Amino acid sequence: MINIPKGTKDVLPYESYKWHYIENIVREITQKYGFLEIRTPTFEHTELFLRGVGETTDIVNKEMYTFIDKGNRSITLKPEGTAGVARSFVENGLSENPQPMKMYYITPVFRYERPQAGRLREHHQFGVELYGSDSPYADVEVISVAKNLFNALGITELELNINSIGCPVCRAEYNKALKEYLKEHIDGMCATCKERLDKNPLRILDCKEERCKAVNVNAPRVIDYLCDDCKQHHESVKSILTSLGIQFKVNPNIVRGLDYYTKTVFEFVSTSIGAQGTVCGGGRYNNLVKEVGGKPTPAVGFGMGIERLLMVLEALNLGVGAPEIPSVYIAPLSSDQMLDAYKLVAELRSKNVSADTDIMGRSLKAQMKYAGKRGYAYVVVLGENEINEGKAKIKIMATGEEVAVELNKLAEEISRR
RNA sequence: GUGGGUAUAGUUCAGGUGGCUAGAAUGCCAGAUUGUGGCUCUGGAGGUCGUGGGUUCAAGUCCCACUACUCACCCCA
Repeated sequence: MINIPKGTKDVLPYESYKWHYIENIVREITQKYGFLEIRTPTFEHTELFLRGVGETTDIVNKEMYTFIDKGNRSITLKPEGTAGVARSFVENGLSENPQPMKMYYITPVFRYERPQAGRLREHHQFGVELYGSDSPYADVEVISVAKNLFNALGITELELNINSIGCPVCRAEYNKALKEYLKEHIDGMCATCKERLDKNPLRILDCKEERCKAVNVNAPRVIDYLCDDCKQHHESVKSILTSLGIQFKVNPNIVRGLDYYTKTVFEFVSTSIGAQGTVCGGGRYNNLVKEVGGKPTPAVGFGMGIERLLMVLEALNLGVGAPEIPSVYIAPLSSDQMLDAYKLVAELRSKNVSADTDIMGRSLKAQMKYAGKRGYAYVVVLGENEINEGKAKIKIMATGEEVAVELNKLAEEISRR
């Protein structure tokens, strides 16, 4: 037997409705906010992610699905959603559309990692991108989409953490201070942190090792080194959120693992789905568009893991919609009525009534069992008498009661109920 | 890349100290005097016991290796 590749998942026929439930709510909310869907390819030139995501990041260093295609091009399956959107924005001159550009996507993303609870090699992200505004209101707009989505799904337990990692100017200043501090304490820290000291000291703050945590407690914090512009931006974001009643916690240790972030970074975290609790992560990335070859354009956005979102819904026992079942089942009494039943079903379908019939050649009893198990709301038995008289009975499965109906009015009768 | 746990029907699991054709529940299919589901009853299909070695008269059961799954680290959605 050939089995499924490691870290991937099938969405099976009896659970796909849960995905539809989430996707429908996503489209409802983005529509309300005026975001338009953008669809970019599943793979891009590797170069895009090297430039966009950053060469020192773990994602680029060890987690990308990269291969050489038959034309000798280096191709990579997208490890996140933002870089492709930035590429498309530049390539299609979207900066010449009315600004801001508000876009969203739902896409598979691929990372070569060891799978565990809440972590797959292929997972799906819903993401939002807002291009063209450097205002703190844009940050809030984006956070608000996520917040609203959670509300619509009935999720209230997620904690919003926010931080600011500054712009290149103040970050350089801060990096210097941080490095100096860390150099004095590096001997007591773990091996990976020692390596990170030169390449990306910011990441050290995120280390989970006890001895490193101990050092980090007293480390200089980015927030204290923000330049006036970044500081003001951060303060504004916080005060607007507060005014809107969106609760948050400032967490000086959140440092996103992608290099393109500037100023605001945030995440929504769950405590009920295991170690991988980040359901939504995002922030501002004012340098990304320039980095991939466009003119400098401020941008904010987030990515949200749909599988993790489903895990939260399940853990909290929240509704996830219902299986989609046709409403009426036409049961031919014997194989003599199969064609008539099939014609009737065709007519119902053409009149926008979802209908089904026997294609197994089964006994009436077996058909009734099947209809009961699948959950059809109505069953109509079609025998010789019904066909000759043009009349039948609609059996209401939930109660067992039967109501008479003329066959040529069946569609109207079903849609009326 | 590093650690821990687990591997027996489609699914969830039983199978002390090795011993006759490997079980249950559930699901699936069929039937219970031939025009009606959900309850009940009967029957049926379905397993190279993860794979490969080894010990033994005999291995699902003991030993070794491999693989897969899983949780955690790392990192992230």
